[in-house]
Amino acid sequence: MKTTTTIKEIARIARVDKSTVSRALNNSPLINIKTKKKVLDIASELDYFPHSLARGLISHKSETIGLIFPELSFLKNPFYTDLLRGFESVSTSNNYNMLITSFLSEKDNFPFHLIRSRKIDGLLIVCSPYSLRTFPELKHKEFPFILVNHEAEDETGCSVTSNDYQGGLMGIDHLISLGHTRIGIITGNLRCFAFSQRVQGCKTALKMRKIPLNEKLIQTGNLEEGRQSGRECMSRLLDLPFPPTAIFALSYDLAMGAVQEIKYRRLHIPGDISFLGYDIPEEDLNQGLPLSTILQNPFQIGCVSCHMLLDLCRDNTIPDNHKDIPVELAVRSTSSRKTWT
Amino acid sequence: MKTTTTIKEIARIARVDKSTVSRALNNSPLINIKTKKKVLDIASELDYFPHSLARGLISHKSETIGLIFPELSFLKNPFYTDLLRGFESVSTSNNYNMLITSFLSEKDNFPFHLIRSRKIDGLLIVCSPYSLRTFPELKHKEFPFILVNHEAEDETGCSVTSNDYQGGLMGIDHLISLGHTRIGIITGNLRCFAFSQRVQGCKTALKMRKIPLNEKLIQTGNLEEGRQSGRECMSRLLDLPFPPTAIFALSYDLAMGAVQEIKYRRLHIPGDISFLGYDIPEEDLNQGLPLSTILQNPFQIGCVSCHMLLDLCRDNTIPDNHKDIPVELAVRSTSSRKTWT
DNA sequence: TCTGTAATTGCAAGCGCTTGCACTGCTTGG
DNA sequence: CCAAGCAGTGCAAGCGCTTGCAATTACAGA
Repeated sequence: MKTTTTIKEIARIARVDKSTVSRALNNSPLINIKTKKKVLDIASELDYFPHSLARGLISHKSETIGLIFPELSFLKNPFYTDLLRGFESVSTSNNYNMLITSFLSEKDNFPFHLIRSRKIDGLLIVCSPYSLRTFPELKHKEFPFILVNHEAEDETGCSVTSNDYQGGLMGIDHLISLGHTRIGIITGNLRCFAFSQRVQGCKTALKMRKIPLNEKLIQTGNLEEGRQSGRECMSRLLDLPFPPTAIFALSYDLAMGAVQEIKYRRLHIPGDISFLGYDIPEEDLNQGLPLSTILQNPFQIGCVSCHMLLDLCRDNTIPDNHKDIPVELAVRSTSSRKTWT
Repeated sequence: MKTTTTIKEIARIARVDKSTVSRALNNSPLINIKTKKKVLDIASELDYFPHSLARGLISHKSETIGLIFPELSFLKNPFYTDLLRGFESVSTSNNYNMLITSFLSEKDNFPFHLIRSRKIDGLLIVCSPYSLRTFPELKHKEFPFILVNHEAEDETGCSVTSNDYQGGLMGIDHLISLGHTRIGIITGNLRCFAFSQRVQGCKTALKMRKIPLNEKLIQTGNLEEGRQSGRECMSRLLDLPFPPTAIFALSYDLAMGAVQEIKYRRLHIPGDISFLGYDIPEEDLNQGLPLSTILQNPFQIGCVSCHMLLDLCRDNTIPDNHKDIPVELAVRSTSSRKTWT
């Protein structure tokens, strides 16, 4: 790399002081318009570019935010990629850069070194597997961070999640509006805040339509076991004396497993049973059977989170804010009006 | 954030000069072991952490590398996620951080600002859609960068790719060893270096086994059109007067399309036709039909690339080096010995 | 013409750290 | 007993930039 041009060099050539150059470069009002032009001309002539480290040393800003994922392989999941795209969209339009890490790459489980070495101005914590109570440091130092899609509900601080409650509500409502009253619900562990919210929403929807709640129709699977668990839940539902006429599976993997089991039993969707999933991407053709689904909006979650963070970074007010991003219902080909009993 | 402790503060308490503190912190030999211990004790007492910007300003290093992807949604593809994991693995174990961007987020199509503002010490350019000839700046400044999985072959500079030639060779060799001699090859555009290399490898394998080359058995699809293009290629192959007994599809999407067409025609894999794919992940069950495949090793590509880059960053020697990462053959259930004619 | 004020500019300190050089003792060999 | 040598330390400059303050200039009104 050639010797880079500095403001000192520009100052020498323009026959002014460094400080004047600095003011010209930073749109300071304390400068004559003509001097400014002269300086800027020389700067662009010399192909000047400011040194972010030197600036940051003074401004106490690195213009960089940190992202932390549970592990980077999460990004295989389109949900997280879209989240990331949301971060990118907002951060780049604000001239911020993104440092990416995962809890896996941190020996001490948290990227304190990034914070303390002043490499980042704020942190987007995606779906942290740890309760932040574990890290009192985060609170004591008033460091800006946002919990994105955080699992626990016990936190203070800013957070952004999908409106899971609404998701449950809309899903059940849709199935009821198709005439279903015996609706099987397949959920993940209710200690996970998202699932408990979704189920909450489901229950509210049932209550509003005056459909009595049958706890046997709610099966709890285990996300760790993936699709297999979904299959088992589905199996239990189908073995009920009065099996449901519609299924609402509250996660991608659970839905996939459930569909497998339904096919395995040679039942037809939506002929024999209506099906509504959660987070089933459009591209996922599922063997020519596009599943109706509740869709989150990860891109928007990302945008909103990043916006909040940058606001925090700028004026450091921590309003203990939470935002819910609305979900939507995508009716595809697996939910249909109930025509039988 | 509380007022951070600096070496000045430590110096005051230890009753030594800042420079002595600095030497203690940096394992300088120019310091008495007892003084060093005293200083370090105080430092850890005060929970000192060095300011990376201040250090970087002097050392001209940010201890950060940049990653640039064509667009971040590439990460949905497990190949790129694994690549990223490779980057992460090596960079974190070397105490480097990763700035992530995409060509999409760069107005000028290249993150020169990251380079010029000194935010990064080196750059991993993933699968750049642009020929680097477009960016003479990259050459003039001697900035460390590595082309990872680059598409064009016309470049100087360091690069790391899969051994595509070997991939083609191994694939065909495998199918021949199963007794096949009429092997259909479905490739992407040959102007893409990777595909041309794979096909090169295929041809060499045929030649080595003295099987005459039939150009009609090589169908070129269009990656932009995804699976549909694979289907069409497959269709053309099956319509041949003497259709192939085995298929080698050189990309994931092409393979998926080809399989669709085969199923559509009610042909059986591997009963009627053997099938070998490229880059088909393990998890991809493909409706209970685990496809045999050539597998690249993106994690390793990532590791090697990052290693090369860090080497460059450290001693700035640019050896115009290229590395090929070996592929492997995963025999699953779709390639079988030819038992018919 | 003189003073007050506002508009520009330069000076210098300093952000937190590293490092070449000079200086202090103290240990040696002669 | 003295000078040379050396380990250990402090001094000060400086990385590239910003910014409070003082200094300068220009120009108004009186």
